[in-house]
Amino acid sequence: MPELPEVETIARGVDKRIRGDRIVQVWFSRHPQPFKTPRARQAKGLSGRAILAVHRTGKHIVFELSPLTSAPDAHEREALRPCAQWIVHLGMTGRLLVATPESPVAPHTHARLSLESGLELRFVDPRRFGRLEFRDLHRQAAFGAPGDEPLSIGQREFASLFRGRRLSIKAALLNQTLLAGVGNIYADESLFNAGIRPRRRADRLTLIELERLRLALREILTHAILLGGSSVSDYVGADGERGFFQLEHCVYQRTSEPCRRCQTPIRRVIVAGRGTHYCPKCQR
DNA sequence: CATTTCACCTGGTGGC
DNA sequence: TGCCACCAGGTGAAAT
Repeated sequence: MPELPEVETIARGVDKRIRGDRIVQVWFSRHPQPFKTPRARQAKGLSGRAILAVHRTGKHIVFELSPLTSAPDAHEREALRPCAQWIVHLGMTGRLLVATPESPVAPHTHARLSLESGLELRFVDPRRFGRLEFRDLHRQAAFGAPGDEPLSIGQREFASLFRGRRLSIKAALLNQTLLAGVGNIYADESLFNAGIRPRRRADRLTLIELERLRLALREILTHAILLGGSSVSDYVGADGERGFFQLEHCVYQRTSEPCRRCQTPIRRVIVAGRGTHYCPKCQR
């Protein structure tokens, strides 16, 4: 399941390969679910625009797009101000691939963007939990994740996110309107790292515990980005390469295996409706 | 309003 | 070997 490090890895890979390229033709599947913006308006909006940059916000990949009539030269495109955005959320099983047009089209391909360079950007998503959205910045506000970025939030703001919240700390970490980008893997891993049980009420954590959690989150996410994310189930980057952070998981999907710190078997419970892994000895 | 539950999906798994 | 019930989980809507 792509979370912040996986989405960051993919956004960087896509940016590197197609920044400055131009969308010349768009094909979409007939399934309605992935299209947050109606298919026809989305296809019309994308066609003819240059891709100025690709970056991540929370778990979303944002394509900054040029105006429809723009400089023909790739150098001049860099200087253009974005006039539209294409926003991709990968859901559970979504993938963005940069391919050549003749390479076989995977099952469950929902979008194919033909580029001026001859390359093709594809969105593949078997479960169809992913979403594609188009924004015309003359008519709509630029995309902004509602929650704060866990990599840049400071000590005070982090602590204030959880004040007066009676839900579990795990549920709070998964809430994208508080923090943007944390999913099941990194919630479990950061709580282990900070020595906090997932079921603890968010508003009962001490300031010291909250700060341990913020630093654990920052460290784990940064390290995971460095390793190209966690390849569990079928996640791969834009070039089809796997990440390596799954090898460093301490609790996630390690049920009954010995804790890396104290050898106690890792426990699995359901918290906030999600499979949740923790060490009963290291986490209080 | 805050919080919890559920539906949406398909591929992989495990039981028989 | 083959079939099938079951489960994973990000998100948003519905329920509490």
